[in-house]
Amino acid sequence: MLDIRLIREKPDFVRERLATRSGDDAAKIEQVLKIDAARRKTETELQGLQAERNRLSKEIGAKKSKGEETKEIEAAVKQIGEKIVDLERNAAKFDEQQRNLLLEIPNLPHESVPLGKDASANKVLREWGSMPRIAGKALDHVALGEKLKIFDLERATKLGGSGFICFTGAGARLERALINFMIDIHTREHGYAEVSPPFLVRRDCMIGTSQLPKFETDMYKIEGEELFLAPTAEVPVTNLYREEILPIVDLPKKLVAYTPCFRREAGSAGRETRGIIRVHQFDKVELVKITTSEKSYDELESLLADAEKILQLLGLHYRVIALCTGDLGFGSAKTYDIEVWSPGQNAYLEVSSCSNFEDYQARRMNLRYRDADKKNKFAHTLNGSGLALPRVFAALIENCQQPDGSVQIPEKLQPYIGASEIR
RNA sequence: GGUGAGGUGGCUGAGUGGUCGAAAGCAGCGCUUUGCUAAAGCGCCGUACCCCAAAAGGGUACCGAGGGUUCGAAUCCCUCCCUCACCGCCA
Repeated sequence: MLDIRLIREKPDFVRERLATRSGDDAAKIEQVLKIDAARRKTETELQGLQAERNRLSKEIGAKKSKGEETKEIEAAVKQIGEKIVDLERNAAKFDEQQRNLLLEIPNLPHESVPLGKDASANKVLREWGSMPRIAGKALDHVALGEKLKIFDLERATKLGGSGFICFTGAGARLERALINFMIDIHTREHGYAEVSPPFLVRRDCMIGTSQLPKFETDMYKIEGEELFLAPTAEVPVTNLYREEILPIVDLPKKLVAYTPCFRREAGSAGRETRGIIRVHQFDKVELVKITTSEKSYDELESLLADAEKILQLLGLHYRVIALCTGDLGFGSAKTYDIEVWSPGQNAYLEVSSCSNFEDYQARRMNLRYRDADKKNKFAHTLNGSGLALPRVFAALIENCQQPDGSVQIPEKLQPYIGASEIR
């Protein structure tokens, strides 16, 4: 959520920044300003009357204690009270309108984000490693999976319908190995603290990290419970500190969590849906940081590096993309994607998205820290996938396939599997 | 699922209709005294919002949330949320 004061004081700047995104959110600024003005006018008037009522009520108390007559004043206060009720209703209405509108306005892109309307303007920042040489025609992960019986897409549909995976045998083991490997690296070498949060969260949490109110149809909801299945660990993990004021010495907070992620993927039928690339439930290891405004962009770089490290250790060729303004997620001020090479698709495949939300989420969550001057400030929140499992799985088996159809396990992963290959 | 207790400032905790934004203690900050440490004394010490060009200052709201009663609610009533304890059931 943007700061209403920023909008009030620098409306042109806010409009200009919003206009660099796709969509016409700049138009909403006018509306917010109008409501804000009306709200403040109403509040001022209301507070004047409340002050009057407080004064008179005290007088009544004083007179009563002296045994004096108070009927007249009481009647006057009653009248004021009626006006107050009206104004309170108006003030509350404006307040709600303002909040709802603010919740629908996306974050401002950071100045370092490349300008552009859509993904075609994204910038490739760097590449790591090189494309693997695969003898013969590279099989894609679906073909490999069938051949090695490491997942079973057909039977999985008996359980949840299309869009669900069932890993089997060595595949299930490989998936679990990847989770453990990632968490171990992030906790032992990158200094993250592991958490294992609930996967179901309340509406407030979904609002806090910007999934709601705009994207309700993308989420799974438990009927009659006001609980949602988390679409990413970002939701439970970031919301852990909702409504708190953290001492600055605790920052940056670095958290890593493994969770399954649940996404309806409504409207994505036919898009990149082959195999295990886009599914309704998938496992992910997520990195979350809570930090200060001064350090958040440095922290974003190191979070990205932490996520990249996993692919480096697995020896997988990848590239880092800086998303342009038009391709940024709703709450993000800046986002890097990591895309790993998929020989089977002959294309790069997104496995991680690392974002700085600045104070956008913190305002929604009322998450603050107390700085050295004892001022409470909104924290900056960051998160990134440290990595999405099915896609890493798919890329890994494609990159490591051998001429005889087996898959060579990267050395670092072998201890987690207890084997050097899957065949 | 049952029964009971309870949610007040950074913490502990008093407060059952009026001068209570809230006693007291602890922690914190400043000053004084003191050879150091320690101790003592005095003062300050919540958040958000509104008015004001700004500062100074003033005002309003907030005692889990929402609603009600009342001239006036931390205090009375209703609903909800949450926490804790014990019992039952259970992975």
